[in-house]
Amino acid sequence: MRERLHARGLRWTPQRRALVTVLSQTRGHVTGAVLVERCREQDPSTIPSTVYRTLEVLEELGIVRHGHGPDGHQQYHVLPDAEHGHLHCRACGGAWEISAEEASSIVAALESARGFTVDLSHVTIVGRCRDCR
Amino acid sequence: MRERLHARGLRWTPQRRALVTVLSQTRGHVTGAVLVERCREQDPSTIPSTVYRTLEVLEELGIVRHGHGPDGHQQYHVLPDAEHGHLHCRACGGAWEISAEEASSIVAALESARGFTVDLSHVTIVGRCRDCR
DNA sequence: GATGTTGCTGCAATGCGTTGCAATAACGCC
DNA sequence: GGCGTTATTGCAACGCATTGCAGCAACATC
Repeated sequence: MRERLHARGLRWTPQRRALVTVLSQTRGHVTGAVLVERCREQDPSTIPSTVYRTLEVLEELGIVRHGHGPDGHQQYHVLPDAEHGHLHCRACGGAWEISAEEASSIVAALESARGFTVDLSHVTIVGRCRDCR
Repeated sequence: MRERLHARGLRWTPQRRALVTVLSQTRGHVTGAVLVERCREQDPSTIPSTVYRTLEVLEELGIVRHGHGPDGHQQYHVLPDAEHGHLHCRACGGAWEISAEEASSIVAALESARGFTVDLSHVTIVGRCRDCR
């Protein structure tokens, strides 16, 4: 991590170390607020803006990805995961992942029709699941 | 409008009338914040929470739909529009609509594979457009 | 180890949106 | 028109996230 930051002229600070530690103990999806809280557990003096700014930096480095949940709030997931989209039931609140394979039809369609490259990990599809219909 | 509300035991208030008026003068997409501001132009005493709560009611009635922009903020659009999804370029900020037809492949795939009904108007796909790649 | 550069942090303020609660006012009914 | 019921409003407080800015501290260099 330190090297990757330095390679870009960025710095390795205690606050960044704390967040990276938290992230390394994290699986799956987390909201920004949860990450802030977990950092606070480690160091109560943690400032939210610092966490969010660090997350931005880490996203540029490709360490994390963020999307938006059905409520529009930030959701981060840590790489390397297989890239995937998100499916969310409006009624029961259930959530599932959409594999790259499963999304390939629309990804390919947008690619060829519009030259548009989809950022799958930023996709959240909302609707109703089988049980809730 | 009044009748549709009454049919559900709901009430037709000046605040709701104001928002409906604003909506009737609106085309395409608007953020929640913009709607609040437009209501304020009509009536400076407008309260945000009232506007958002009214939007919820109108959404239940099927008058508006809301989704989230690439920044996670609310985006409303007024019916009857053809239902459509949204495409957003992360680099240039450009936005396009995805027709139901264009999205049919994934909608149908999720429908048959999982019994999941997609709410297309709530879909925002982020990525990079042809010009920004 | 001291020093200069400049990337980062802390903080305060702002913006969008939601929620709880007491007071208000639509509405149906007489 | 008056009255009771209860859906709505206004308000205040909160939660999540972002931004501007002055001071701090990582880092490279000597």
